[in-house]
Amino acid sequence: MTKSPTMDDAPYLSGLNPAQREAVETINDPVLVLAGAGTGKTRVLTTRLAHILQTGHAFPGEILAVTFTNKAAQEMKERVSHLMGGAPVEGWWLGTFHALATRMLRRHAELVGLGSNFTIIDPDDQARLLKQLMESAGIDHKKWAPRAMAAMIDRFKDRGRRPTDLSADEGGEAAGGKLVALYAQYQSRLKTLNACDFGDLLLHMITILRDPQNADLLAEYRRRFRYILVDEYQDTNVAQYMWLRLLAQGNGRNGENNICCVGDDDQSIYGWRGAEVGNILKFETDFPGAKIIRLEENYRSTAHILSAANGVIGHNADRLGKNLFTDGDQGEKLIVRGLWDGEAEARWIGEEIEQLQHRGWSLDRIAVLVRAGFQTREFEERFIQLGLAYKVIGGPRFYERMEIRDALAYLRVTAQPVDDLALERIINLPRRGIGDATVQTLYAYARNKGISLHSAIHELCETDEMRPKVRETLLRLAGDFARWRSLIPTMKHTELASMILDESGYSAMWQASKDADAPGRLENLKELVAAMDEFESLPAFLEHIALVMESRDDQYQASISIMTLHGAKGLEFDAVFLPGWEEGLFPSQRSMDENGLRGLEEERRLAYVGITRARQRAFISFAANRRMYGNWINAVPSRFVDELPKDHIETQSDSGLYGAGRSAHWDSSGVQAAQRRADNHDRRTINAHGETLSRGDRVNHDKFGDGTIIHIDSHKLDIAFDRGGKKRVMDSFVSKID
DNA sequence: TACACATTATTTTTT
DNA sequence: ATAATGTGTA
Repeated sequence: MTKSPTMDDAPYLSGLNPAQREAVETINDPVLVLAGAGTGKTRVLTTRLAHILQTGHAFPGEILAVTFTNKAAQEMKERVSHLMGGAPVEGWWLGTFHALATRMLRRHAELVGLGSNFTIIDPDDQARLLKQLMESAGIDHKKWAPRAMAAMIDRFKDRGRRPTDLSADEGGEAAGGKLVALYAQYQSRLKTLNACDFGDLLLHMITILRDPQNADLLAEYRRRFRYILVDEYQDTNVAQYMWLRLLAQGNGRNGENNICCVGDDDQSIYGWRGAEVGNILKFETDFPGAKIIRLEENYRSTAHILSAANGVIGHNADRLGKNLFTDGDQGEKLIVRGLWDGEAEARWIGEEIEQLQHRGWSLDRIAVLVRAGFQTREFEERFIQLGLAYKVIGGPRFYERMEIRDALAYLRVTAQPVDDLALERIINLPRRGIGDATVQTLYAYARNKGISLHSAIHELCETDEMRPKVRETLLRLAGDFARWRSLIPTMKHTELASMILDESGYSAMWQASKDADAPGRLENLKELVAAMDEFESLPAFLEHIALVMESRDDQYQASISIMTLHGAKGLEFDAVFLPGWEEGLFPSQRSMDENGLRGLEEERRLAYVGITRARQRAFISFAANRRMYGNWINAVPSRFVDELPKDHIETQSDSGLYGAGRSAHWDSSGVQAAQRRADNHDRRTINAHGETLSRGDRVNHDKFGDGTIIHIDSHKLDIAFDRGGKKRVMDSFVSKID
């Protein structure tokens, strides 16, 4: 029999290795793909989708594809379209757990007592709401930080547990032993506000789909989604698992469970957020007859990098175990270097990057991956000095800026009058004479009657409860919002937004401000309005920003990426710098304190993720001294440094800083030598006018007048000015007095 | 009510 | 060290 021009020859299948091919072609029944770092996971995922569509097993509308981040969803969309010949694939449900759950929940919100136009509140609102509730319940919010309470409630939600599923003592000591009660109040308050937090999006959907009364609904979804695909399965939490499980029971045409989960237990790094590695470890039990396919051939990294990564992760006990291998080159050994302090570390990394650059490497190929966000600062400062272009990924985001959040609050109240949290934010912004006292009165009334702030304003303004002036202001504000709201159907939403910002006086507030960053904020407000243009309506825009907290990054320039290890998951670079490998920082003390061995193993997986991001070069460094909370601490090299297999690393040390591990201790004379060098380094600087400046020199500054240099820190000078005290200035702004 | 000053925690990681 | 909070005074 001659082969028909079928799938065997389909171009998209060529070039897959046997394991990959099996993962693509096994489309019915549960499949777990254990995909090690760099083994072509995304390729398998997208090819599998294309395969299901091309072979006519399903229409796009019958596919549910879940990703962990919005970026991954976007990438999958593009790549599948590409495989399908370039035409965009329409009609499938592709997105993050939260985005997909939101989409479902909007259809059935009334089943959990919400309106389909519910608001999605962010962690900031969440904490403020909890703080209010704690105040009225007499819980000390200084002892029990609202944010910490929010985190505990989130953990309940991650496990699919509602207040009614908990016994009162399950909150432990938290919130004075009242955590579960607080959780219950919080949920009821959210319902009044017609709002959900992130966790609710899934939790409510589980509640709905589990309810026997909605059995037909569940059956409909099962019929609808014939194929379910899940990326980053190792990072799913119990609630997400339950949602998937509900949808995947007998969803196939012949009643089979068609779910394909892709993940890597060695890259599970979100345990602190409720992710359950257990989900991936017990997949076989949960989905009987599941096929497990391992992808172990790595196409990304050199053999040295791979061996180093394997060596580190090999110290973890709790893993399914994989054996990554490569056909590729040995490449160069990893560089491991100890330095005097964080600044020296940043200096060294800057030099290495410049060298790579001289060898023709584009900065795009290079990343600095840190453990925690605050570590980025040192590198930013250094890169600015060197004139190296960089971008901090995942740093403070556009939609988190104060002025943007204020503006959004106006838009939210306009779209949704019962959005108390938004209203509270701007009720006296710009200042209109409604102070804390008034807000408290309103809240007390609202809570007592179980109504929204918005309704409370209307009711209280009927009475003489408030002073005439306040009453007038409140009524005018409420009137403004009513008017803006009435314009939603007819006016273009971008125009409406500008109008609201103008008429509310919010723009004027910044125009009048003498604050140095006021012009920047006005710029951002304009950008916000411009960004709205891409959306159909005000609600569509508000939903987008609730779920996608990032703004599109325009302005492409080759630049170094600086980001956290978590942010780097799923990415790869030719050269990767991994600074700050010190005990307490990485592995993080907190992680070990709170979760013991489990925490440590998660940290180690983070190290594994970091190393495996590198294609060609990896540079690991640690400092002997680091500034923490404003004072200096002596740092010990991370245990992970010791765990790097010696054959695959090249240990470099500043003279005097011996060894790459605790086994080879810092020798004290060397430390002193380094101290002397550091002192020398910081003893003088040459400013832009070519003057050599030393400690003790008398200098003049245009703005601050005359003073004496008391400390030199690279090009930054600490100067005691004769008038105005101690200031830190750049050396180019002073001149020497002879 | 608003601002100046003092005190305090904060540094994981994010949909 | 810094930012965000809370306290006291105008």
